[in-house]
Amino acid sequence: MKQTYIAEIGKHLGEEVTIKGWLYNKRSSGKLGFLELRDGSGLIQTVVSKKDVDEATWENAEKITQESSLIVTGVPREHPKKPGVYELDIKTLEIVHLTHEYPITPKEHGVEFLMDHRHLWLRSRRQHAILRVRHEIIKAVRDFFDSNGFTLCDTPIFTPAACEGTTTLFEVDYFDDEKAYLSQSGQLYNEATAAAFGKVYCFGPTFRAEKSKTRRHLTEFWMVEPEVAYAKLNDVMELAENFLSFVVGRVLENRQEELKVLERDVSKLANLVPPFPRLQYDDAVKMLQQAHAEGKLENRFEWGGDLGAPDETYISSQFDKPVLVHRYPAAVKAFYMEPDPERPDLALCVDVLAPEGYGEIIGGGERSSSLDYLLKQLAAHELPEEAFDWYLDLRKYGSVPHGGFGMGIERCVTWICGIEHVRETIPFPRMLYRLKP
RNA sequence: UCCUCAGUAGCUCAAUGGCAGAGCAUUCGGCUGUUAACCGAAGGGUUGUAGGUUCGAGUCCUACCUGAGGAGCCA
Repeated sequence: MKQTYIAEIGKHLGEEVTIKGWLYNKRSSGKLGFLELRDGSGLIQTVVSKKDVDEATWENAEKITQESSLIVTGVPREHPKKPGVYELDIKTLEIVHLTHEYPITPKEHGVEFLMDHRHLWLRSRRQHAILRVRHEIIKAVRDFFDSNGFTLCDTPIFTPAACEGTTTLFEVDYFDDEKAYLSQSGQLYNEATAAAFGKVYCFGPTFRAEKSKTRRHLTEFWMVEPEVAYAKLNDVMELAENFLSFVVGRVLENRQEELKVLERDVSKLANLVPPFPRLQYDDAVKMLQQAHAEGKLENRFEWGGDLGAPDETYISSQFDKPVLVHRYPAAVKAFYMEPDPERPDLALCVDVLAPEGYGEIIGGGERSSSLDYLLKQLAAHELPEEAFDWYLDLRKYGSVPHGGFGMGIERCVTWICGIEHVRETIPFPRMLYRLKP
């Protein structure tokens, strides 16, 4: 018989349908059993009554265990006590595979145990909800750029050298004696494709070999990076605002159910319409120093440094929308950042800090279009000029102002879902000291 | 790399230096509207590893291993 998905069950009330899935949980009461089924599209409670089914079905219902796979036929209807909730009366129940001692029980588990069983943990309601929100976000990201004149131009994962030279790279053997590095950003290549296509984005996995061990870090994560020819810093900031607003709006539109499972306070995501608050680095420093004076921050922040995690948390907690912090000291930013013509010690860059203390989810800015300046910067950062010859070509042949940003998908999912840790926002997280499963 | 915390049954956790226990899961029994269902019973242990203190160590000390949270760095 044709399979009906639980998500579509409301269209089949009163008809006999077949559900193919797994047993999520079971409660029984003598001659009456309540089997909670999942099929990937959703969850539904089914009811099996001894007097209404054949002997084989009743025996199967009695012996079936958590996460056994099964096929049931029955008739869906509304729950007697919960309007709008569906339930299904079982007619037949066939066990496809009987599970023994499923490790993840309906009680609490620790992080280590769950991470070791990530391949099974994905079946639980909460993980299901998070990954569906992730899917919605990724779809929204693509739809946003695709419908705004951007061309997808994915950038290589094997790269010959560091994009920025600051962070640690994963090194792999290429052929013969050559070394390759896993990409930590597609940005430099984006600048080349932007000069060919005008508005481009790349979206793929990114690798950082930093020994970071916090709730915000993965060694392998997904990053979307738009790049726009002729864009100035202000254009980049407007793009980031419109982009984030669109993505959050999509999730609110299509994933209310999942946000409810996650107990997300959706009022904090509502009305995230541009413009977002903007804060120049100089003013951010004043805000942090004031907070320190009032005893709200432990360390006094000095002008010149990059914002630390507690600093970002404080700043973002002062606003109910994402906040754009721009014009950091050039010294703490990447070599390719365009200096502010009015204050050459500042870079025309922007970081977007998500609200509620989630911290940096976007980093970007305007790239330098000057060959002379970039040559000086490469020397100052002790980067090998020959590795960047093709990049410097972009400044020799029709150089234009341009800019863009990168957004870490998992950090964005963490924020929108309102959860604690990035490890739950990707099916199989790769972290410091964790490569399995 | 540094700082802090934690390792006891398959899982989550108790146990004043003095008999190693509970809930969930598993097996068996009961229950016709359950919602992490409930009630009764059974099986289940080299207390992370190695050493030390003590009449006696899950508990105290030392080292190591593993994990978690955080810092730095970053999206």
